[in-house]
Amino acid sequence: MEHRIEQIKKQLHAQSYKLTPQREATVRVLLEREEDHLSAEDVYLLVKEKSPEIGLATVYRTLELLSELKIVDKINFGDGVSRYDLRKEGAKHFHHHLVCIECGSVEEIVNDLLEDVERIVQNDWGFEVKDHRLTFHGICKQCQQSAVKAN
Amino acid sequence: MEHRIEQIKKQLHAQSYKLTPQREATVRVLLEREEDHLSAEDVYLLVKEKSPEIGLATVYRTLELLSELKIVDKINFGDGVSRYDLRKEGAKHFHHHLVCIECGSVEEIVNDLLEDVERIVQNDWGFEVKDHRLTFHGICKQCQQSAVKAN
DNA sequence: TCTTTTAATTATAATAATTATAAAATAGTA
DNA sequence: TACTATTTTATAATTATTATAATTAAAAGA
Ligand SMILES: [Zn+2]
Ligand SMILES: [Zn+2]
Ligand SMILES: [Zn+2]
Ligand SMILES: [Zn+2]
Repeated sequence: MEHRIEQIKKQLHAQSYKLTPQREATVRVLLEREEDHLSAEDVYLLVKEKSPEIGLATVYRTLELLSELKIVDKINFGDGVSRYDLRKEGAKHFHHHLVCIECGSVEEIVNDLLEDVERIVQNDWGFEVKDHRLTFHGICKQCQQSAVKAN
Repeated sequence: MEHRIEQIKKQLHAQSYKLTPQREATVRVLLEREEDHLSAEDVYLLVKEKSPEIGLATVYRTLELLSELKIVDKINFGDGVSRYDLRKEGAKHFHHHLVCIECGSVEEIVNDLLEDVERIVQNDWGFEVKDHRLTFHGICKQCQQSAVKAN
């Protein structure tokens, strides 16, 4: 944890941004809930528990800044809110998501499954890929099992 | 065009929905601008040109309905608005997108590049894939060429 | 250390996108 | 035709996000 905070501090300083207490509190929440996919509001409420004086706009600005620095990825699962997802330590690409249309759960795939596809896009379409967003919608393992039992 | 309207009419009737004049006008706009990625507001303004009496909420409701019936796919490129994309005739999966981070252009890939990946997700993660969203962010061909010239 | 400059935050207001509500209109059906 | 359910309209409300001006905090210079 402290190690990753330090790392992020360096990334900020490299662009001459400061790691203010508010920013640090925000980053800590993201680290503590790394598996989750929090909205700005979610993050705000969690940060507020420890640092009640923080403002919502600051959380928005911090998340925006972290997005620009590629420390977090902004993603939208189609429910009208942007969610902020910490990039895995050392990962050079954004991970993929499995969204269950039954229970709403979100699972992550950290393996890069798109290497071949990106090569094709590069070669056949002449498009220089810098980043990607891949989300599968379907039925998660648990819901499949529940469906079997119900029959 | 008329052929596809008829087809959509049937799809609506199959679920006992009506193809009202407002809905038809909305579908026509989507058909006329099939290559584009229109927001609800965009669609509203275009429909209004021909049917000035239509309301914005009706457009929203129609697009929502068409989404449920999988006639259009709702997508978000991260700019805060939902965009509505007519599914290609006969396509059983949603096509992919190339979004240029320089000029903002959006190119479409109708080939299914995810067959292998979906098989892996199915087998290794036990997730039953029903739909997907795949967007690449990068530099389009035109912007690459402009960059070369500029040097 | 004191002062100046710049960056960041707060509190608040504004904007933009989307959804909800009630009344009126429309369409299908007995 | 009369009845019933669906859909639309006009409008208001809600929700997410961004902008503004005043204040605070941090860094840089004297
Ligand atoms: Zn994730
Ligand atoms: Zn599930
Ligand atoms: Zn471009
Ligand atoms: Zn498209």
